Amino acid sequence: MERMPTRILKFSNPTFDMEQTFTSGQCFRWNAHEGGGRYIGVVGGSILCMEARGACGYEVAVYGADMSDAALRRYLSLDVDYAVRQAVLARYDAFLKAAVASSGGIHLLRQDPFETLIAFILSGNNNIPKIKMSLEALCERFGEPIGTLEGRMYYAMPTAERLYAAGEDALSVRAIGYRKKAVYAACERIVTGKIDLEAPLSLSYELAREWFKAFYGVGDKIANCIVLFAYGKEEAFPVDTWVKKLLKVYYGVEKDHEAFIKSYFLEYPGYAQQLLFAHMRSSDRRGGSGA
DNA sequence: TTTCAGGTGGTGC
DNA sequence: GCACCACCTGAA
Repeated sequence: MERMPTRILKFSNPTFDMEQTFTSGQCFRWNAHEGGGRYIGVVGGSILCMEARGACGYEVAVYGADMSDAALRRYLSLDVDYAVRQAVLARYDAFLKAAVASSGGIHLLRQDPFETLIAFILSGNNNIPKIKMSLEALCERFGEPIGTLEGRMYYAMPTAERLYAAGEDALSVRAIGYRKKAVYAACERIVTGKIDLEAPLSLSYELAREWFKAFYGVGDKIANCIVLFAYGKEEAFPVDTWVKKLLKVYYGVEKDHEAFIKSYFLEYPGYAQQLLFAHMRSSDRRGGSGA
């Protein structure tokens, strides 16, 4: 049975690239279909099916729960001026200039806080296919079914209450391993401690980052990812093994990463990090020198 | 078979 | 403070 979409949304945006954005590592519930010409993802209670239309236009079919045009624009940061960010960062140095050219189609998403918290707890000492595996398994087992699309059932992200009620042992989904403990601890803390995940919205970047580090299994790197990808705190510049590598190769920085970042990336640090990260990974795949 | 992967928390100094 | 190191597990 082929279902009718709840709504069709269209937008045109010269700085948004679907593939670059959904493969940038900030989200884990979008997947390529038909050789990358189409992406299907779950956002909240909706299944979104996105396809390019013309030069810089996209059409989004919404299934399941409705999604307003405003909600989609917020999720994709369509009203953020990335052209200005690109122009500013391209003037910094040759690496950022190249990164803007190769990966400038990335938009920072504004994702659900709880889903982002759990996804990045799963990301520790892990790789993207396995993160997606575990997250998807949690959704299939504990999330609300949204509907079937092209023969596949899609599930919403379960709530903290649901995961907490299931108990830690029940969270033993595929590839989760020892991260189960931290996932459960986060749910327990949120439910029993009545932790409000909206609270960091009104905190500064530094305070929001520390707020998340109070969760077991959330250190500096994961806290930075959460505040950047779910709260739009653009001062965040997550440092992982890839970023350490690029700071060394591009900038000759091997220690005191945080101090260098704070003194050098004065404008749009979060976006700069995403561009450099994507650029290094794409040069790496091409077997290039990285520059 | 071994090594590694978007790290973190615990331990020892 | 700071340098190690164990930790689940799937893929190469």
